[in-house]
Amino acid sequence: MTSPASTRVRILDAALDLFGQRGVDSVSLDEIAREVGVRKQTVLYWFPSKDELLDAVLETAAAELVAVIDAAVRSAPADPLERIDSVVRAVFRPAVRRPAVLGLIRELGRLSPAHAARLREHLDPLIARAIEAIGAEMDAGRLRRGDPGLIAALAYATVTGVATEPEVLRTVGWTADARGLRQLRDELRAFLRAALAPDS
Amino acid sequence: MTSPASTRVRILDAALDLFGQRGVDSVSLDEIAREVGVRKQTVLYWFPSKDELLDAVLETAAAELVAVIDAAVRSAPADPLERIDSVVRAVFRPAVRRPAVLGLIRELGRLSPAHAARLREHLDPLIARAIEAIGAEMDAGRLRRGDPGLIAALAYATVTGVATEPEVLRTVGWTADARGLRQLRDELRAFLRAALAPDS
DNA sequence: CACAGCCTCTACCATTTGGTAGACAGCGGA
DNA sequence: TCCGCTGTCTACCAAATGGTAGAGGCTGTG
Repeated sequence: MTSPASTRVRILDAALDLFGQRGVDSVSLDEIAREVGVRKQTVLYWFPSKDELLDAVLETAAAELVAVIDAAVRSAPADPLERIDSVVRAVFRPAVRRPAVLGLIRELGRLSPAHAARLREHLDPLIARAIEAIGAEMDAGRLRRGDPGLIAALAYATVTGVATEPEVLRTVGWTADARGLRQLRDELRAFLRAALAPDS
Repeated sequence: MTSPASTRVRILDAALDLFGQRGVDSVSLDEIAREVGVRKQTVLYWFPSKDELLDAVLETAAAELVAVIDAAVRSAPADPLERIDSVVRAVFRPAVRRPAVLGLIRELGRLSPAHAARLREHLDPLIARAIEAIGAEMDAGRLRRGDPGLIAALAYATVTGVATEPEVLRTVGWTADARGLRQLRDELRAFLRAALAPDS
């Protein structure tokens, strides 16, 4: 029925969704197993502990995210504003397709140091490179001068903030569905444009 | 030693901090009690269940937040840009003083409908009024035309995003301390200015 | 057919969780 | 002095949690 590796993958998949939706600590192994249609002990066969399951989930999610963004960066246009634009679009794409990824991001702040390190391992180089690139464009006068780190922080905070799937945002008439995410993404792109376009 | 009501207040206080730091589900009543220096059953004496404790925590936190912001709005200057500026500063103030408030905001997305409603009860009117006011200023030509709801959503997302106390943001050289929050707040203010200043 | 390895299962276990029942200490008022 | 109220305590409990031990079924290969 199922190919040899697929149970493992299905567990990873279900765990990502559940961890993202409800928080790592609030999801039991039993629940993940039930979702997959298997016993808890099968989960523990594939991942010796909940901790290592989380580690694997973070690992694969981060790797996928980095791959998507890397690809976008490589194929992005040369003009710095266009470039930022297409990267922002790329960052939002996995989130639109898979809201649980946003949920996981929301968990960042309360992960154990070991798990946080696992994520940083993947994301740090990416962010560092982006900041460096923005800084270089500023030096070359193709972007308005500013603190690239702060601007990255703001953009990052925005993405993270969307992760709250907020009840509150409903008041704003905003919905955390694909359409809402796209709207917000476009708003962020406009903001970045306004902030970074060279004065000229 | 302790005045009659103070145990209750101390429990609320400790619960806010712990819920914010580590997530509602991950904090046990025992832990809260230990923090206060009291037995778990004393906590259950003051709040008949964990659910009602959470409710009370949200209630008081939201009420305080709204009070702070309301005061800021009332004493804010008339010029719309200045006005937004001083409200943004006000929103950040409780967060700077009490990081756990940010942690609680991060919990928003996974609160039960009942608890989320409790929060919306306080925050909705505030947000609705802000959006209405921004819309009015746009109509009057004192702010650049745009979707006030989306702009509010973006600003809100930023504040929420900061709540992640992110490991990742450290890469950016950013720190989630008071200084870092102030820097980010100022960056957000600049963004809002850039986005909303009338074309003239 | 037999065997070995892979995978999932049943059966437990200790710990922790939110919650209940009720004893008892202190204190102000009659 | 006694009473009743407030607030904290000790003593439990059922359910759920992460995790262990080991049996047994299914598969492809010799």
